[in-house]
Amino acid sequence: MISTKGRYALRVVIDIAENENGAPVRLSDVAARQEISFKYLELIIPSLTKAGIVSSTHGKGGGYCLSKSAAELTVGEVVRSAEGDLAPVACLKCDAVPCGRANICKTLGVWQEYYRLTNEYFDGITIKDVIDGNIGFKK
Amino acid sequence: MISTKGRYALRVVIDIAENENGAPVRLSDVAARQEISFKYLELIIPSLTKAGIVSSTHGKGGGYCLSKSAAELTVGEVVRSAEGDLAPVACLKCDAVPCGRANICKTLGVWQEYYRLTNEYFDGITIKDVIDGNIGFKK
DNA sequence: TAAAATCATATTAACATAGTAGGTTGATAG
DNA sequence: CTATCAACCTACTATGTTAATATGATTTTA
Repeated sequence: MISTKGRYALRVVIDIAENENGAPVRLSDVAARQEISFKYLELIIPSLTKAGIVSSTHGKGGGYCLSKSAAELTVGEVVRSAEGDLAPVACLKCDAVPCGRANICKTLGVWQEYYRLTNEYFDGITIKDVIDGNIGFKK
Repeated sequence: MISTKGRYALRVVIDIAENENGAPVRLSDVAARQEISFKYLELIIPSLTKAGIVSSTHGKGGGYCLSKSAAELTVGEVVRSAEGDLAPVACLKCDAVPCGRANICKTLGVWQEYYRLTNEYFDGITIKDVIDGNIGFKK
């Protein structure tokens, strides 16, 4: 399941996209608008900065801007940066211990294909799509 | 993420499908073949029985049988019976507290569509498909 | 130089996961 | 009828994760 980290990260990015007009967006404003604890967002946003999704400026008048345009940034990039990866099962996580039964496991393919489908889905949606409400339509 | 409960449930069902030849399959044998703690499987299997996926016979010579044929039983049914539901986010779980922001939440549609896609994927695979290795092909 | 903002670290309550353990009930074979 | 076998039920527990909260340090700019 996708935790609040990933869900909040997506809401933060959308909020920044909708509220930056050349000027950086203050995180305290995002927190107020999204009704999320400011202190908790401070703990989530570093993953977005490290992934190069947002850029920050310090000091008075500072805040966060998107590094890419909303049309170029995908939901997949945002959620993965917060969640690490979108692996549906423990054995597919990037830091998983290798499973001794992998070569005989009949179910592995089921999870791998679901993993592929998951990434494909989230990488196929841009932040602009979300803002415009263009979800669930075939391209 | 899908927990061991759902993953083990799927392996149990596949094991029963592969090893029943008219006669019921003992859970202790499933546990040995699958290298899963017998006691833990005893705790997982009631969800499969309650969902009508397997039927049990007591006493000597007893064990578990599939209620449907492997070709009629889907991965979705099995995994959902163990996991409750396959909701990707907390706000879509069947027992979730209603979210006050649902009507203004731009991200809700993203999760709803992913949820739909998830059920569609797992309901599109039968246990026979898994046994035969028919995963990831378009119908 | 003081204010505004990001960045860093530590702590914590609540909950979920992944098991373990022990006993009970029901069916069957000898 | 009784020993055995197998499913069934209930309780417990260690470990880890989640979702925060709290406090303070650092950086930059007006």
